[in-house]
Formats: sequence, C-alpha cells, structure tokens
Amino acid sequence: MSTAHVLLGLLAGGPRHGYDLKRAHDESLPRAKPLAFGQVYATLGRLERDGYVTESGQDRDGGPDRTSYELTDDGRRHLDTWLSAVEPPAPYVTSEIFSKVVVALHAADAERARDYLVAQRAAHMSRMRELTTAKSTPAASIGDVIAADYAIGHLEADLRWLQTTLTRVAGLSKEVTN
Amino acid sequence: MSTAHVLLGLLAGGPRHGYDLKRAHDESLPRAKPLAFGQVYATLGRLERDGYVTESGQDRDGGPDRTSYELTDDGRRHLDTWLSAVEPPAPYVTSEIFSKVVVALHAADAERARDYLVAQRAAHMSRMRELTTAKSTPAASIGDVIAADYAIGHLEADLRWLQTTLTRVAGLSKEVTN
DNA sequence: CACCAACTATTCACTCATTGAATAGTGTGC
DNA sequence: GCACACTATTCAATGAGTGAATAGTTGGTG
Repeated sequence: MSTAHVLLGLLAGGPRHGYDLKRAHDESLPRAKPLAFGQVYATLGRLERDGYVTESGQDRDGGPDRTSYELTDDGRRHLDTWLSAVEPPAPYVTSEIFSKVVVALHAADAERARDYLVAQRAAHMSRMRELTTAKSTPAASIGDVIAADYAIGHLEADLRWLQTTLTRVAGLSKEVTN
Repeated sequence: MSTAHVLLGLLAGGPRHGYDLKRAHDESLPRAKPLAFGQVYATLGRLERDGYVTESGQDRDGGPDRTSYELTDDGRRHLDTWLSAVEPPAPYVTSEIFSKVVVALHAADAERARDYLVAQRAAHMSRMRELTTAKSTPAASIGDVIAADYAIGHLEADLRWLQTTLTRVAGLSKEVTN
C-alpha cells in the first residue's frame, strides 16, 4: 500500500526513529488501521535500501538506543511525485460485500443473497450512527473530521448499493442460476 | 482477501481445475482485478491443506493434464459461514486519496493539498462518465450492472468527499501546520 | 534496596498475497 | 513439418502483515 509514502511524509518534518513514526502514523491518520511495529522497521529497511532515507544517527534519551532516519533528496522527490500524482479512480471493485453477494447468487440462491443483504444493511446503519455522533464531538481535529467524512460517505454509498441490489435481487427468483 | 472464499463459491457448482477457475472468477466478478494464474494455484494449495477442497481426479481433453478440485463437506460449511457472516462496516479508512491529502497537509501545505484535490476530482468525474455509459449498454449482465452500481456509488462518495474537503482546506491558510 | 510492572525501541520468524516468468503439452493453419 | 496460439501448471521472488521475543530504563512498592 502507501505505508511507505506516509512514512516518507512523516519524515518530511525532520528525522525520526521507528517507534516514533508508528505513533505519529496512528495519530495523524485517525481511522486508519494502526501500524504494527514490525512493519515500520521493515518498511524503513526497504526505504533505506531504495535510497529514500538514511540513518541520521543514534541517540538515547532515557531508554534504549534509537536510530533516527531522515529523508534523502531522492526521498523528497519521490514524496513530491506521489503527492502530485492523481490516483486512478476505482480501477477495480475490490469489496468483500460485493463479492459476497455475487458468490451468494452463484453458489446459493437469491434468498441467501437477500438474507445477507438485509443483515449487512442493519450493521451498516448502526455503524453510521456511531460515526455520525463521533464526528460531532467537540474534541474532533481536522484529521478526525475529514476521516469521519470519508468513512460516512462510503458507508452511505454501501447502504444505497445494498438497497438497490436488494430490490434487484428481489426481482429474480430462480432466473439467476444461469 | 476473500479470493479463497470466491474460489470456494465457484467450486460449489461442481469440480473444476485451476485454469478454469481463473476464467470463471474473472467472468463472474466483472470489475474485479483479474486473478493471476499463480495465485489460483497457490490459493488452491492452501485450501487443500486446510481441508476445504480435495483433488477430484485428473483428466485431459485435448491439452495437457489437468487436476480438478472439489469442495469437501468442511469446505461447504466454511463457505456457508462466510456467506452468512456480516462484514464489519468500514472498520478502517484505507484509502490512497485520503492518506495523500492528510500527508499533503502535514508534509507540504494547504495549497499543495488543494492542487491535488482539484486534479483528483477531474479524474474522478471523467471516470464517472465512463462507468455511467458502460452501465447502460444493452449487453450488460446482472453482474455487470451491480458492479457498475457499486463503482459509481463509491466514485460519487469520493467526489463529495473531495468537494467538502476542498472547501475545508480552503478555510485554512497556515493554521494547519500544527 | 530488591523487585516487578510499565514504557521505550528494535528484531525475528512466519504466513499470506501477488507478480512475472518459465515450463510443457496439444491442436491449427500455411 | 513448423511456427503459433491456446491450455495448464509450477516456480522464484517480493511485499505486506502479524505476533512474539528481546532488551534497556524508569518508577513505585513492600
């Protein structure tokens, strides 16, 4: 994924060490999946191998040794390129709920797909309520807000899709087993 | 991902061999990323190891040998469980465009984020038009239609997010470098 | 003051996912 | 009879991610 780029972005503010990068990552990307420590060091290793970062010395401050890394010129260019690059919009549909419905229609029947759609819709609606309240708490930072915006928008999109698919599936009884 | 489950689903219709599964996958999940051959066999290997499928004999029909696999009882149970299981709705935000904007705000400036948002929005709108016309072609199957629905809905969600984020970002000039 | 818990920092072993190329058999057209 | 396309599988390599292990330091507690 883009873990490597995010780390480069965090290093743009000055040298940092692995443990610190993990915390900065989890804090600046609120609803993202927390980064495992192992992965930070693995990714840093690849970035160093590719010449995008270098060790910028060891130090210690009440604790074990720590190794800081900093951006190289090449790393900064790489980051800049990524920041300007437009992502291909939705090249593929990779969604668990989508493939589950398609598989249900193929491997089971429309009834089965319908049951799933109904249950998933309920779960989505409940989660929507959660996020909506979370967004409006006063302690929300700009990052929190745009993350919540993002999640809510896509939950809504899922919900609309679940609904229209439900009516489409209702329109088929047996004709779908083709 | 759910590649393994989709293969189980395809095998629910009867024994099949790897090469055939690849084609069936790409055909039944229209806008999904095509499955690489290597991955089909690797996944089949894991499914066999876990007792969800077994070899159901070799045969040949004008071509090289081929090994068919079929679902075991355990495999069918596993598939059923997956088909009924509700997916956790949006547990994490994992979006390239989201993290790119956040990183741009941290590592560069609001101007930079703005430029990207504008460019990405243009790309998204153009892709939307493509998908909208693709959906309305008469040759579209039910799978094609619900796939297009899914993709369009999420592009719309992205677009709305790009727009609101754009106005949010415009509301900050320098205060964001915190 | 000995000891344990909690925190900081990194490494290791392992599995899964994915890619791209390599290998090999079989029929088709020229 | 030979290049070519198609069918079918395997292999080597990398990336991504997880969970546990290791190790140093500080602070509190009996």
